[in-house]
Amino acid sequence: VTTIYDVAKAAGVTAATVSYVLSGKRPVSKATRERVMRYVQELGYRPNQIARSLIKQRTKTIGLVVPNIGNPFYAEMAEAAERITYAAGFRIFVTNTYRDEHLAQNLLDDLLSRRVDGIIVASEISSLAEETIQSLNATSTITLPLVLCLWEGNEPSFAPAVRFDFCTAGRQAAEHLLNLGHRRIGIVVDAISSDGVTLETIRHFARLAGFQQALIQRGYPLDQSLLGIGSSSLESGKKAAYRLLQLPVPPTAIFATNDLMALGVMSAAWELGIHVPHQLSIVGFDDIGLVAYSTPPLTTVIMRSSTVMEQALDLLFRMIEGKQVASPPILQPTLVVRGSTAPPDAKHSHSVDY
Amino acid sequence: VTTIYDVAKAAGVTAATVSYVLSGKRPVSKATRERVMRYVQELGYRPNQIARSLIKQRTKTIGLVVPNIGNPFYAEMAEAAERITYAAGFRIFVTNTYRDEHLAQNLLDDLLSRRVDGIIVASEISSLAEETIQSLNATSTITLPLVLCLWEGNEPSFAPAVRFDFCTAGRQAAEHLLNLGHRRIGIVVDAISSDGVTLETIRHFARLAGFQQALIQRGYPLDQSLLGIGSSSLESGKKAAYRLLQLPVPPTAIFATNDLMALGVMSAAWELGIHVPHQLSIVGFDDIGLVAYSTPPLTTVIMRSSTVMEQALDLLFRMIEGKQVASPPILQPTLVVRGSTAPPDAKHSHSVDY
DNA sequence: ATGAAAGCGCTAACAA
DNA sequence: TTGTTAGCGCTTTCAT
Repeated sequence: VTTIYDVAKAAGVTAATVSYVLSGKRPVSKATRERVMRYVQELGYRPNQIARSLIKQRTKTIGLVVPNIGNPFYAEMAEAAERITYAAGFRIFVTNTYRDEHLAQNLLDDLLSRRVDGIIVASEISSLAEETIQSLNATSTITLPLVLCLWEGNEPSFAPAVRFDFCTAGRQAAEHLLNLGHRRIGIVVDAISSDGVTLETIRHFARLAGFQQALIQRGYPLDQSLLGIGSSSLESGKKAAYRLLQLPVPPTAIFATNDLMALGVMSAAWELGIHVPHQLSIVGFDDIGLVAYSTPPLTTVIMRSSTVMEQALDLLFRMIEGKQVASPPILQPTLVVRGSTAPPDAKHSHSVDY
Repeated sequence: VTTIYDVAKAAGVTAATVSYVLSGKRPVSKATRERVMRYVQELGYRPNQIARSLIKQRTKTIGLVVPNIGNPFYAEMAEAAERITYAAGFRIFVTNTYRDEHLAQNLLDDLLSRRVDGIIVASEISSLAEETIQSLNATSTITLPLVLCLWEGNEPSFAPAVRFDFCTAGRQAAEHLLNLGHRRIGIVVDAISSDGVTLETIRHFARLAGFQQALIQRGYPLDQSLLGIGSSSLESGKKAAYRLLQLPVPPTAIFATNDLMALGVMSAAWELGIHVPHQLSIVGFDDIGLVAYSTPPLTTVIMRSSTVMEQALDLLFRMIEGKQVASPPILQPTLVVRGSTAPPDAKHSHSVDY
């Protein structure tokens, strides 16, 4: 492979001159510049970013840690990250934790070893423990720019975060359903395991909390048998819905805490011959691109991945420049009503009165 | 940040010794090893992969070039790539070309600059011209390991390829529909522009060719008005379907050359009140994870992203090791029949006789 | 079993 | 306007 020395020798100058021609960081005579450029072309010289990174202590690389890029929501985030940083010459390492704490730790270590300029962690709490993240900067004096996205816990103290008002989101979902007249409303929420359903194992607990608050406020507290547990996948949502829909008195509406699970619920309803939205209303969460095209189109709570990523990168770049940053205002949800929700149909509903 | 020298000094040895302790490439006395390891821990030393890459001429990084990771098929490929290479310590740069030749060129240049150990290009022909790719190795003596995936054109001469029998796939889709009794079958195919529909502008032309062959063979050649043009997106499939379904004599079945467009077709049918599969059968292509959960579940042609990626990486790693490789046998499609296809329903069909 | 030293390809003071 | 030189942090051959 051609190095800067090959070009320098060919052009009869030193490596420094070639470097300066390429960077423009000091004036070079037109003649030399043209001669150098000619050989750059001719020899097909491509600056070695690795060498450049070593000396500059900058890699123009950032790490993006997500649970699973197979989930379209995270794919959209990754896509946005790429697109937004492209102009600035950055490249992204996308890593999947598969919600495995140990794997996440290794991934993070590797990213540090590769000297990424910064890291964006988009992950629910418990899918990446606070300690894991804090350990990053434990021993180093200089802390690596790090921003958290969509953290479900309390405001983290160790890094700025792009927060989203999950609680209000859950509330909006519930209120929409309540306003339509639903009284028996189920939920499929993401949790670590479906057995011990303690509060700590629930990953989307803020969504659940908001949802429950709204129900309680209106006097229809969540029937515990209507609490379904999933793991963010389509299949898990479907499975949870199967149980709920086969209950003696099934719900007339279900809120799934992400769109993939909502799609799973829709699939279960379809298989069971339950009409959506007439016999069952479904509300999702995320608004991934495809759910506007499902049949029927999904009513869901919008959390724009591109907005989240824009803010995250904005914070990260500022940190990379050495500036002090604070978490921006918490992002608010917007409910988009599409075709998967409707008033409960007395004619079809299993639940006549209670 | 801690360097190898910091550790060496603390442990009272030289950098070389620390290096050997870490790599195990030469025996180190137990005492020194333990002392070194203690300081590695204590100082939180993380080897600088950049420096290591520079000297080793290996970055443990590979580039994956796809049209758009927003398409779940490519997201699945990226996920597979990550997962498969993780154990070997590789990290992936995923880049989106958005089917822009110029952008692709820049991306490829950047990957080369970053000295990736190899590149996998997953892209239809015309979304990345042969010349662009060939230019990669034009000037260098040593050629960068490169493998092509899902190339739609002729067997490429300049790089090994993981090929897929798109033609048979198109044929299978058509035959399935024909066997069900459909005679008026439409297709939504990906092309560069919907205006000048010449053969060269069709990106999924092998799928179209196989499809047409089957129709001709059975004596029902494709009615040109039933050829819809899309651009692989949901919206494009929907738009194309709208036209087809509002034709005076609409098709009773549509084959979309990717799942996203098929979902778009399904959405169009739903909006137009056309029942799937009774009034319209739909066949997709790819079998992305979600289409098994659409309502109804989509009949589609399986092209397993993980298999493609496994083969691609297998080739790539062999090339990285300096071995000579040949393209593996072409991958065969499998049609999976789900709920979106059924015999044409005379009762509901618009097309009674012709 | 360990150390010394060269060098991967580049950039950026410092000289001239 | 251009050249010289000293590293960035690591690995590895050659000594000891």
